Amino acid sequence: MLDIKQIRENPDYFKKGIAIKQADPNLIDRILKLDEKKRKLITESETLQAEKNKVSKQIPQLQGDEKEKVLADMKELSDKQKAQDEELKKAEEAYLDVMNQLPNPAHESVPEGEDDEDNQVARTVGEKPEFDFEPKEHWELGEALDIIDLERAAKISGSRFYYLKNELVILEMALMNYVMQKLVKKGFTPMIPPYMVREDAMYGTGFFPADKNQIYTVNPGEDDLYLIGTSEVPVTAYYAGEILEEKDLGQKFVGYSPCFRREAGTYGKDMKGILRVHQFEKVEMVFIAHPDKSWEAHEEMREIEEEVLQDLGIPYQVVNICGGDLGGSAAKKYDLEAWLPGQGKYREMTSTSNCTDFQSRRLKIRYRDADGKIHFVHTLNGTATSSRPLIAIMENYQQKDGSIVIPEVLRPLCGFDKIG
RNA sequence: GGAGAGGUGGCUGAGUGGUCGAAAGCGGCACACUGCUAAUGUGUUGUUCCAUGCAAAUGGAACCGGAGGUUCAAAUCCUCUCCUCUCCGCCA
Repeated sequence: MLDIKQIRENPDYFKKGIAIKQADPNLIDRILKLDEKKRKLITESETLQAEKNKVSKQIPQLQGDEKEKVLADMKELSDKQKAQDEELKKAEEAYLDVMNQLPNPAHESVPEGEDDEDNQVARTVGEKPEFDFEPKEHWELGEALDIIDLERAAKISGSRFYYLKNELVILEMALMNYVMQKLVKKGFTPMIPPYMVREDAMYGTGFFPADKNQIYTVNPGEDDLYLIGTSEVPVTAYYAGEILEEKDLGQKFVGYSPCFRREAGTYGKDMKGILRVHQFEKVEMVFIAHPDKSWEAHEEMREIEEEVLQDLGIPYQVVNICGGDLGGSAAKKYDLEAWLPGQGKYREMTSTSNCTDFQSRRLKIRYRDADGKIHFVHTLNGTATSSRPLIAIMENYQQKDGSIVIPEVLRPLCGFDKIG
């Protein structure tokens, strides 16, 4: 949700900002027109209401014919207002419909571009491992070591599901635990949030209506809950509808949850292995930031993500996501892509977005400043780790004999230093 | 799953159709006073939207969980819905 007042004052800024996101800049003109119409109708309706309220106050004192006459007049006014309010309601719906289509304008440092082809590699960190053998892809390693079973998962649940087995289960838990501990030491508040949420939370974080087809619905028509695709949703929505004190800003949360994604429309893409799946685990960071500090907070979050990959000894590159690949909520996003020797490509492991006040407007998360004025907070989110880095570990730490060495930092938590 | 009770301002809690944005208390803020770090007194204290204004501000509308409805008029009546609590049942 954008601020209509700011759009009124500075339409060109918004046109430019959403154009970078590949959205139609004419939407700005349309919203301004709808806004004007809506305001005109509001004024008319409220003038009528004010008149009614005035007369209403006198009614208890009136009697007899005089009262009858006034009541009849009022009835007429009410009918007139009802007709007018119909129109107002329609205008409001049309307004909201366009408003919901407007994405958060991109930050000026976001590269222009249409899709992931145009993303910019900011820098590359770490040495790619050298092998004196042909490195395998993670599913080959996983099946051979009996730590991933895709066939039986397909039998039980369909494609894009998996069984993790044996040491890989322990390794995943160790990874999650390692990262969680690290963030708690950095002052994050750990959370295990609800894995199912209401529509409001999905709308508020910007997943609805834009990405509705990516979300699983639980018992439609009965429970109408939605399985979270990321704990960003329940953790960011934590303070929905609340007004915080300025001193409460700067809070850092780290949520742990499984994530559920339909992956509709991705048939044929990454069909093998566990890179793109319907269900995975994730440790997610969420910042509730002061508007003046969200950009430095965004860099901080990126640094933490880098630190995690560095701890694990995984070579990666930092990617500045271009406008067209940004999604509705984010004003800017970095992806961290790990080098996967088996695939011979960098692939997305983690990601961090500054959503500025786009989500907080929808969720109504505000704060009161020293002067008692109320403002919207900024929200940011970022992956601390997920199941994906397991793939990077497997492929980067594979040995000639098909075994996998465990990154040093995870050994104490695993209780073994090698798989196979 | 069955049976009840309830959702009111930052909090506690009154209020069953018009003078209720809403008593009272607590808290917060401001001022006053007191030789002490707190007590007392007085005042003040919500949010959203619209209009005018550079602004301070002024005027108007809305908000008593949410959405509809009845009515000239709704915190108060009706319907639906969400949430919380208690008891029973079931259960990791």
